[in-house]
Amino acid sequence: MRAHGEESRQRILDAAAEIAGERGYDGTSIALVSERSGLPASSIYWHFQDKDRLLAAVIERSFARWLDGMSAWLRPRAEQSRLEHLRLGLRTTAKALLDSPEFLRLGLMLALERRPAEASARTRFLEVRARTMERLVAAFAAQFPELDARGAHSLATLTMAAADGLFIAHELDPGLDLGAHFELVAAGLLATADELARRAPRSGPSTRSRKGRAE
Amino acid sequence: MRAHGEESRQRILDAAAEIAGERGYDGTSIALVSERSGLPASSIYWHFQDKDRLLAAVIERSFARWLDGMSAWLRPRAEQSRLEHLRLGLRTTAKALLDSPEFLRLGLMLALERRPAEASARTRFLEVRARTMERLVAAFAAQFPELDARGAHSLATLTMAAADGLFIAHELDPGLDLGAHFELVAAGLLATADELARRAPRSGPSTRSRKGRAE
DNA sequence: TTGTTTCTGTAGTGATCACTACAGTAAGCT
DNA sequence: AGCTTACTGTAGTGATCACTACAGAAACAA
Repeated sequence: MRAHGEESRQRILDAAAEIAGERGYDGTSIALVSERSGLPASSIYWHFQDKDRLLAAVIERSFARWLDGMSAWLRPRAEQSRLEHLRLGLRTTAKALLDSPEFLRLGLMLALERRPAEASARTRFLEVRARTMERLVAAFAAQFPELDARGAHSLATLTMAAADGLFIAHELDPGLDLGAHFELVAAGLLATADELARRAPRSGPSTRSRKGRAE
Repeated sequence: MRAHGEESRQRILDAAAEIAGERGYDGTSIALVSERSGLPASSIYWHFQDKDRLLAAVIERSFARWLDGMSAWLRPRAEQSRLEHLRLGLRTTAKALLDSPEFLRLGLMLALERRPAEASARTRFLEVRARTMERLVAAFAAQFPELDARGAHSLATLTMAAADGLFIAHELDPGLDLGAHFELVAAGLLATADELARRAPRSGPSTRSRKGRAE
């Protein structure tokens, strides 16, 4: 039996993603991946150079799927109100997190680790996360023109933190209504945007005050 | 040299906390703990039954220290306004997280794992987390009497999610101003509390409407 | 002095780790 | 048919894993 190439690769990635999502980087052993994928270790090493790059590939694929789930939001429609757009984005995020939780679960586990020799899987996650952050900042800057760059960045940081935090809460208590809580976050973020605008209004640089480190 | 008992125990815990915070559960090897603490493996096993309970003890001690850092908030003063109390709580949390980050870092790493055989260290973290959550719900219920039980719970969930999320953000970017962002969270939470109160007002049970599962 | 308790140091145990050497097999190409 | 490419299967490698057996050393008690 030949030409199982791509199929085998996917089965290895499936098994690795499943195990890494359960047990983290160190907990993912080649023997386990081999057992759960039904393929010998030699096949794994034929497809991937080493364990590190196998996990980097897992991150890569999970992120692609996650991005796919987010695509609904990435083309904003002009007729939406600011709140509607924000709520849609958070709802989409919630759904994407529910559909493919391995991405963020593994990613956060990698992110929290600080081993001396950086794993390339971790680096890869940090890269895609940074790219997502950039998009988010841009989206906020477009939707809230009254905010300065720092404000947009703060808002994006809070949004991401809320997503991470609620994801964890949902992992620990799967009964948590993720959608409802993301909805609440939307309300909170809008209020926070107001607060930020009040502090450092863009129109009228004269009003820039308190701890407003110019930049 | 004898009677190094307690001191040795602490040194082992120090080393284990440091390593576990860097590398997670599986990444923490007895050999490494032995090396970094300067004590042989036999001493570690004299003080702790096995690796699992060593890490449970690490969680225990880190939590105690963290709680210690939070003690400033746990006795609320009557004369504070609601916003002041909330901001103080979040500020205290930020400080506690900066002072002893190993607790939450290791805790979150353990929490995200879902190995078949539950580690007692993880279980211990989930316990103290649940207890903290209860306190938080009680605090919100007291400070926001207009909220029902579900509302207080939601608010506590959002607060914890924000703390977790901002902690992660700060781990990934130590330059992040944790205090300022917790400040923003306070504003957002107040607005969210208003939103929750508007949805399910307590005074006047007749107004209880939309998805208001009574309880 | 003799014992007892408390810890440490040495030297292992078998299991599992990531990874590899290499022969074997199936398909496509010519 | 013969050659090449693309995998798979077997059987290992040395290193490291959690953990232990056990003797010895340092303090206290009698």
